Amino acid sequence: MSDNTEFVKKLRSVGLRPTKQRLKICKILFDRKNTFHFTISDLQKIIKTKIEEKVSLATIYNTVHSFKKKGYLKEISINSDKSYYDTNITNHHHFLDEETNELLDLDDNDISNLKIKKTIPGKKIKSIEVLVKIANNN
Amino acid sequence: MSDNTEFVKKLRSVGLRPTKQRLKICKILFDRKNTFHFTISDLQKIIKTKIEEKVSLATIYNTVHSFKKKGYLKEISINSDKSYYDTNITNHHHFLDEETNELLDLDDNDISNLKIKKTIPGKKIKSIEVLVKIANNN
DNA sequence: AAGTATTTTATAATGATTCTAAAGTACTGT
DNA sequence: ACAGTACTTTAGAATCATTATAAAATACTT
Ligand SMILES: [Mn+2]
Ligand SMILES: [Mn+2]
Ligand SMILES: [Zn+2]
Ligand SMILES: [Zn+2]
Repeated sequence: MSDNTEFVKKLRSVGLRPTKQRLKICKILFDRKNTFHFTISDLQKIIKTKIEEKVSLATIYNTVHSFKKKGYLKEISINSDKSYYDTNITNHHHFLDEETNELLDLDDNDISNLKIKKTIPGKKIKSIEVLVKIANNN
Repeated sequence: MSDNTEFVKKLRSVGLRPTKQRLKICKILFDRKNTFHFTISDLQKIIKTKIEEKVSLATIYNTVHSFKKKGYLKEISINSDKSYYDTNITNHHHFLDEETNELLDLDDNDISNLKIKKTIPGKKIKSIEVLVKIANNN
């Protein structure tokens, strides 16, 4: 309840009502130090496990979509099976562990300075992101 | 029929029978100068339009999967809605046009030399790929 | 507290992909 | 060429993630 005010403000600032479902999800997603990469079913499992009450699957989808639309979440495409979301909404790079399918953020200075030398007339660059796939040695 | 021998050989070399459906799809996918990026429904439309006979959807899926498994196609994740495939099976970079959703290959020398400075114990790098999103000016 | 707008929910619908099992085709040995 | 076997194609059903629907519940305003 103490922390909630922060999320209530966050939600209000973009015109979303602070319902108990949205606050619950806020706490799961944003009350942490590190970036959180998740799928809808990851989130559903966490809610089912770590939280007392239930939230319908439709609401999980709706809420994640609202957060994405408002810019609180970013969608990541690493797999066409299901959507991945990221609480780090900046443009950034990733390690993708092929064994576990887990994502890990890379800092800009984990990667050498990146320059795109090719241009397309009439088009401009919106983002540049690197995906580094990793797997167990040998 | 003249060119077919090439595809017949290609298929035989990995233990696939050269059926008329597979040869048809080979011609669409591999009888071209530039990289081809496509979805199953793209391919289906081309078969329906440019080719006389029909190929069932199941066979299109089966064939694309066989080709992927044999290393003749590469799957690209740019969108979780559907799978994209690429006839360029090397590790390479892409422009993604956000307006048209089209992919364009980037040559290694279209991009400054890329170095990953971070390492994960017990893990090694399998691939490094850059996705550059582009959109219309202004 | 009443009225209105928004949200949640269960459930149905959709769309991509995979599965099934029967009919068709390709290959092998003769 | 023929018969036998293995592989492939196919239509249709099944699955699974996601989206749509519309009624019940909740939040907000006055
Ligand atoms: Mn996949
Ligand atoms: Mn998408
Ligand atoms: Zn991230
Ligand atoms: Zn490509």
